[in-house]
Amino acid sequence: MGRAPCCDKANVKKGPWSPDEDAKLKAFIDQNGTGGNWITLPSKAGLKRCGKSCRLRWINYLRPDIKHGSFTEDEETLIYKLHASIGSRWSLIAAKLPGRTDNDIKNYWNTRLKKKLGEKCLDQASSARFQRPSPPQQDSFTSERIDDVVPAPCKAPAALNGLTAPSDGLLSPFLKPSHQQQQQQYSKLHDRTLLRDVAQAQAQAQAQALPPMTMQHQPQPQPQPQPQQQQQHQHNHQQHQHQHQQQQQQQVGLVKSEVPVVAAAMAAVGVVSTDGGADEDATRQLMRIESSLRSCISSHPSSHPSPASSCSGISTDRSTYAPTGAQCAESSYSECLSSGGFRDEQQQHCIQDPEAQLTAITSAASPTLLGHSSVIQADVGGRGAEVPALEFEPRLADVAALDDEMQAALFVQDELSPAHCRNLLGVVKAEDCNFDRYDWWGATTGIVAAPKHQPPARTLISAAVKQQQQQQQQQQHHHHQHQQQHQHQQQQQQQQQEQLQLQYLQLQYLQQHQHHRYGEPLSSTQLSLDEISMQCYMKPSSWTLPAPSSCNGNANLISIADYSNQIRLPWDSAWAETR
DNA sequence: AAGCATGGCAACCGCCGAATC
DNA sequence: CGATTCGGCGGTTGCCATGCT
Repeated sequence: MGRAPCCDKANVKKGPWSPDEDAKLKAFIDQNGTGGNWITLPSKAGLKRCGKSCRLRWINYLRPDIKHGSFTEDEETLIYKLHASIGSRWSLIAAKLPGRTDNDIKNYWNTRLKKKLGEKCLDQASSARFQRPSPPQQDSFTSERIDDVVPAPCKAPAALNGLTAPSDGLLSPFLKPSHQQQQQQYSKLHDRTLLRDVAQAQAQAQAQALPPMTMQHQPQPQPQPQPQQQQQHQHNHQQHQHQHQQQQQQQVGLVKSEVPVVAAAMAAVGVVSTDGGADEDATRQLMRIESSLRSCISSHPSSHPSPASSCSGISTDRSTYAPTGAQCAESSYSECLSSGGFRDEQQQHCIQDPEAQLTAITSAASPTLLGHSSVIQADVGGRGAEVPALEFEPRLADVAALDDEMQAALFVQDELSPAHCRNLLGVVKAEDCNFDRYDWWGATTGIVAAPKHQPPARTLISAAVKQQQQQQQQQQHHHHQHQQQHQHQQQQQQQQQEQLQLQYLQLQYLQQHQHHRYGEPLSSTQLSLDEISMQCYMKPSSWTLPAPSSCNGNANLISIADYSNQIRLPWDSAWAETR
């Protein structure tokens, strides 16, 4: 059933507006206002135009507060940041640029900024490739890596820690499919050969080193022309892997899709423990850390939190401030991930290797896929539904770059992640979910079909805890000779748990001081922007920049808006000062 | 000077969600 | 509760100006 036309197309004028028409429209609106009805406005104003056309003309051109003329540098920068964070949501971006319309910004982006950004990306890719980066400074907010601030379109796919990104890699779920095309275009600016070589090399090494039974998620390298025998061998190998993946899932009750979720999360957040070192293959490492994360969640915090700065290893900036989560009411993946930023030696090596760093930079395009163990209410297709949610979130730095209103829009409009949808499949129809927004998911992971009935997150977690215990036993057996490293891993797990305890206390604090809407339906009209703006974040303990205003009177917390003000783009003049 | 390519921008189109009937 | 209406949004198109050959 098609929608009825808003006007008689045969009797309306199209094309450019004449000065006379402009005058009529302006005079009418000045005198009567829009009356809340654009459809009837043209006839009342004596115009032979479609109501939508009148609205567009008024909003984009005739409105008195429209700012004409070229964009300032500040406006450009703001557009870059916002576009990096939320993609081409021009109306939201326009709301942050007084006097500018979404159409203006959209045109400006398409005609100028996109190209400009492409050049910058190219410069960054070149410099990252040919300049050996300085060693990372520990626990310094000002030492955040470039991938924390480079706008998302700059970031292209890559391989990190053995996670190969098929074709153009992980794309932000907050970008619609057409943005994938955009990002694909951007990615062409990078040295694709290098990225592909690295990915293939890692994938090959991974495939050779990995015992089949440990396989849960085995990203496949891009198919290359090869002799038939090799193809057959690879095919058999893939089948073998697939069978064992299924066995593994049945054994522990895990959902297959969760593995790449956690893997991507770790790749993006930099949560990698040190156990195993360089000898440990990437997938095994990811699985182990996934288990430790789950264990971290299952061991609910109770007392004696340690300061966030007590993270050992090379802490990322993300480890020193942590979102309490707008939608999570209790300990969750996100808290665990964001509180335990570690890099192992392999990761450190990646940072110090120019080529690998380029890989790392581009890989950061992948979203941080964080799971909430909480149960929230979602408004799906007009029907309320309880969601045992494993939920997607944007990269923390991306969220931090947003102000309250932007965040609200982000959380609301993207509330239905594929994981949500998967969880909801037994409740609502799949077509009610915005799968199309997440095409990258299937393209990236190869996982399209989802189990109709997925166990709740808590079940998954408890199953994962068992798996983690089994893996720990295996690790103790296999890595007995590396006992020292194992002890180090335990220390890290303990520290992660301590971090979680801190998070829990922070959350308790926020729950006491803020009004949360848990249990209420989330919809674009019901979520209060004020509530999002109330969110407080843990201020980086090592923050050396001038302290912004405290949040809720707590000097250790910082509002998201304050944090956003500190975000620097690599080409900002202030960027160099912070390095 | 003519033809072509490119850039910039206004306007249109189609879809979606919310409101209303 | 389904159908319809309407506002809003993002993507795309088409026109015009400018620059290049």
